[in-house]
Amino acid sequence: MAQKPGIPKGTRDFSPVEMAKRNYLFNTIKTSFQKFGFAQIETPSFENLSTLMGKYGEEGDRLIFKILNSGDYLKKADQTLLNDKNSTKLTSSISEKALRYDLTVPFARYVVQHNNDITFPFKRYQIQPVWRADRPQKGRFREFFQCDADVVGSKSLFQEVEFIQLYDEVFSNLGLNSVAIKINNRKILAGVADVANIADLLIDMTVALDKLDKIGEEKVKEEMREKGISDDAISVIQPLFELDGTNAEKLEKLGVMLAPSEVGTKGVEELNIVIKAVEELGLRNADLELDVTLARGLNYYTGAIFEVQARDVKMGSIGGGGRYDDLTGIFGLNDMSGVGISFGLDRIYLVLDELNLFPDSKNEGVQVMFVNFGDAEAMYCLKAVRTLRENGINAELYPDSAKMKKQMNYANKKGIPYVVLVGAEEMEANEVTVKNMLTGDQNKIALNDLKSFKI
RNA sequence: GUGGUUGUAGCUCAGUUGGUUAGAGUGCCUGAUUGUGGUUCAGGAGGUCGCCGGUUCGAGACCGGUCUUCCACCCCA
Repeated sequence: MAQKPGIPKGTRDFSPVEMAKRNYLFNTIKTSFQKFGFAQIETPSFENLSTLMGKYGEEGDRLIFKILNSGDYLKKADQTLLNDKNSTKLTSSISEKALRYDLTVPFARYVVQHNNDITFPFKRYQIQPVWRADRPQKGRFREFFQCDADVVGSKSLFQEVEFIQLYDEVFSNLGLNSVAIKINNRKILAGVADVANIADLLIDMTVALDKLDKIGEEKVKEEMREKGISDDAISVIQPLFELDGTNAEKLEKLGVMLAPSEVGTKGVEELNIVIKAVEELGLRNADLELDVTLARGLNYYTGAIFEVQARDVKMGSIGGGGRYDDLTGIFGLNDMSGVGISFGLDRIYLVLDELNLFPDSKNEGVQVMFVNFGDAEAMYCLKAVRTLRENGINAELYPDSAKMKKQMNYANKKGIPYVVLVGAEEMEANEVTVKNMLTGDQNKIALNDLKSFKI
């Protein structure tokens, strides 16, 4: 019995129409990456499990797709762990490879491994699929593409400024004019924890704080209390809930609040430099918003944190990034600061689709189709097809001498704008009949004139 | 990983308290029209009702499991 075909949960096939749109997206982003001086690299789709584990937190470890060892993996497994049925501990015993979870950690691995061949600061971009064993939702897949641009080997805050401009450039070029680039700094969050005397609860505090616009002030405080943050500490944090005004005004208030904290003050300084520079240089469309509740992002961020949100569309973030001072440190290369951003290609696709922002892709498909009346006519047509192709026009001959209606229907469905008809009459006169499928008009053109035929 | 939701023709969806042979629109194929598509008309094909099991004289409908879809958590692009 034939088995019903299907693909795993959270994965997708891409049709020709979808690929045309996806390629448009890829190309727009690539063009901007190159314009900003980034060079492309690729890394394997799977890495050593040890390279990935422990880099994304406990939750991340769980979401990594592990690859079973080849051969009789159970025989080689640790018998004690096997008997205990402890999946977490057993994993390293039966799996030593895993699909990549993002592009940043493989990049860090790449930098350390090719350290001697790289000229720093190293600016690379990478567009490849990543995999997460997550439960799918809208705009959330188990296989999806990330488009990353990162710089390593420079601590300059001008890099942050450039990345904000890069975001603005890409989204403007895509016609997505209503985006918010949210920015925060890990040092500010550390400073807040510092002045509230809860440095050990920094992560719990930021996770709760991050939910502010979703669940509201009271519920955030509730969660903080549950995590063991005292009411005293919460009252110190209180000003964060009331932070409003322009970016500059927010920074001023933060400066006062965090004055007792060295790291907090540094965070305010850094944000000040970046925001001022961006404001002086100006952005085409995007808005830069200081958002102190922005806490997400991976465990390895140490400075700036970015997140991009599309307004007018209900969708998770369409981009994110930040600075990580010590990412290569875990692979043995210290003092190598990096900063980077990521574009969520699949989500941007959904947003553009919803807002109808994809341009018509007329010139990608076949522009001229030749109707096939038989072998003799077909040979005559193939010569004309070659002439048109040399002329830079996408042309094809219908392969079979099927019924006229079928051939015309094919051209119509594929949205081919011109159909050429060649029968005995045209062959005799060294002509072709060109029909405009939109208007229905048709006229005869000399074979020789196809060299200069214009769509 | 937790809780909920969805699945009927290629697609979008009807289908009454469980009752004979499961419908519509659209798309597809054929013809009207043997060198003219998109409009019109006539005809035709297409379904293990997601899958497995159970209850029942009888299940598309009820129950359990499983897969899938979407949603809320968690987390994230």
